[in-house]
Amino acid sequence: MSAKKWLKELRAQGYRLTDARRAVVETVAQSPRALTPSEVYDLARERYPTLGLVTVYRTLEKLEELHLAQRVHQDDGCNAYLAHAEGHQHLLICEKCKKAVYFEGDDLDDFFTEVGKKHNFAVKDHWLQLFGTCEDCKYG
Amino acid sequence: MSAKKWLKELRAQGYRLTDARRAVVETVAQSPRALTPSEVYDLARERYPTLGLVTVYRTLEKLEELHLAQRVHQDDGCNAYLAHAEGHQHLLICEKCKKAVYFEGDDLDDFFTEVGKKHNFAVKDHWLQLFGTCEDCKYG
DNA sequence: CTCCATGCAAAATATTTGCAATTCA
DNA sequence: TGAATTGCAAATATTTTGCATGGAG
Repeated sequence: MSAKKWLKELRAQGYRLTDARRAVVETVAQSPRALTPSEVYDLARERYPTLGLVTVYRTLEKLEELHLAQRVHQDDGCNAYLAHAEGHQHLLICEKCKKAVYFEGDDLDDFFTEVGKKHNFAVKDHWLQLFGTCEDCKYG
Repeated sequence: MSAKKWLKELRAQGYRLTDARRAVVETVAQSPRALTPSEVYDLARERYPTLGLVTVYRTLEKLEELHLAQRVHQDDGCNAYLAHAEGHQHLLICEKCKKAVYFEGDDLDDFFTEVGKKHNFAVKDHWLQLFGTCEDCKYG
């Protein structure tokens, strides 16, 4: 139930809990895949029909600020938001159903630092995503 | 001089060589960092002042199709184009001057396949970028 | 009751398309 | 010459901002 945790966190940061925010938060928290603002709008309106698209944008912005959600970049677009994982994790995304799964990659840090050294770069951050087909989409 | 190679490749694919295309191609081929359509427009107009922004969009689209250039996704935007490297390489980008450098990462493929197996994914592709500070930007 | 938050409308951006004029091969 | 290309203008699409109303605390 990360939705409740998110709402608590929003409250802790001094933000008010409104039906509009609850609808957006629950929609993103429960989705197995990254959603665009427009998709969040459509889904969240099933919970709260008078929701405005502007509020979706503003709420997603706050969720990103608080590191509860993160933007996911894919070939088909860079505006989708996904629930964030604990710690520094990386994404594995199904190209068919878009389902996203996190995985650990601690082992990689040393390698990245080493690559940086070779090119006289001080590596501070990295960005890694794997794409493939998940079990459910293997056939069909 | 990849600009000449690119122009030859465009010609080989049946596209005509025009001053507008030459200006765009040379601009992107010579840039040490990824450029947005709007940046390409500004820079390429120094070579060919009557160039239109639409032509920039259309030419970049073709360069991407032919795998001569690739889109680069960064936190501050996802519409920048960079000369593509030979084979499958990854990017190391300076957060200050945005300079981009390619590096090999063949060693990673097995690791990625392994990660996929753990989650019942058939990994087909990956996407990796490192961010840091380059030698020139280390101070200041 | 006091602000914060909302959602509409409008503005600002970014990208794509229709089309007549131009130009490469 | 004939078809591909260009660049303008206009159409779309996306995201942000101004503001009066409404609702959380």
